[in-house]
Amino acid sequence: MLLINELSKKINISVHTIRFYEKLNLFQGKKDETKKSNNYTYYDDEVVEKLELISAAKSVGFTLSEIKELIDIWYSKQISKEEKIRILMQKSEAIDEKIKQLKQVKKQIVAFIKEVEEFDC
Amino acid sequence: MLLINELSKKINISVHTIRFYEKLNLFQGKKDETKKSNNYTYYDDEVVEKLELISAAKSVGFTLSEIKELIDIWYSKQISKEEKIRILMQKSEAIDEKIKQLKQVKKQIVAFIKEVEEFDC
DNA sequence: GCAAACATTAGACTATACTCTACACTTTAA
DNA sequence: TTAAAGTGTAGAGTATAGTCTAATGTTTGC
Repeated sequence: MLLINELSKKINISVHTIRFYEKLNLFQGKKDETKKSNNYTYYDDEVVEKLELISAAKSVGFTLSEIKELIDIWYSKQISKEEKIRILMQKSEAIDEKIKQLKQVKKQIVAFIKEVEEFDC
Repeated sequence: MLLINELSKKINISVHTIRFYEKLNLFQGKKDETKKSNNYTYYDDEVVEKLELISAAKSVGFTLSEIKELIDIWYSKQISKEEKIRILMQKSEAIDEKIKQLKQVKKQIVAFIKEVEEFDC
């Protein structure tokens, strides 16, 4: 169980940003009920996992609300099996589309590198 | 050569957004010098190509300023061969990193779909 | 036992990327 | 010939995702 500062260092996301995400209910830290002198929040491995998913998904263009939808399904017990699979399939297709687009952009860049190397001398 | 409304329909980006991108110098339309009654702007195939690159790159998490950097190199005659290659290589590596992260996220989702299918019944 | 480092809350501020409104002028189709 | 649709400029407004400050309280190490 980590305090926010330790969590921040571990995953390389600022304390401010972690708090911002927590307010959006992307995850929830836990209070230590046995301690009464403070109300510091502790974060477990599930939070670390979620934040790593958030980082990865964000860097490839998913919005926080799309990520929230995914996380909510991931951990929800209220949603039917069929609904879960439906939304997960959608996300999976969105990823395939993104990979396709990335490969397209990369192809263009690689072709352009070759062009620059061969001519322009 | 297309007017802005035709361009908008062709590439499925709003007229407002096209104007916004044009102001950021992501591309430039051309005025018809022979016409004096109006100063409508016309857009050629190069603009269409650039807008398609912008769409693809944006959907995979590149910012407009990163995309601008790429386009500027693509079409600039002021930048040295070495500098062009250096920046293009950087972009190419950024894309590889994004593909890696997408595959990671997808792997997690696929594993989770299997899990939902097998249990939770 | 006290300074430095850390935690909490609330709210203000910023950057990016649109998105919309207003107003004046032009083109087009009935 | 006139109404609808399109074009131009300028500037205001909005959504998303942070980022920072201030004020107050807590913990830790010398």
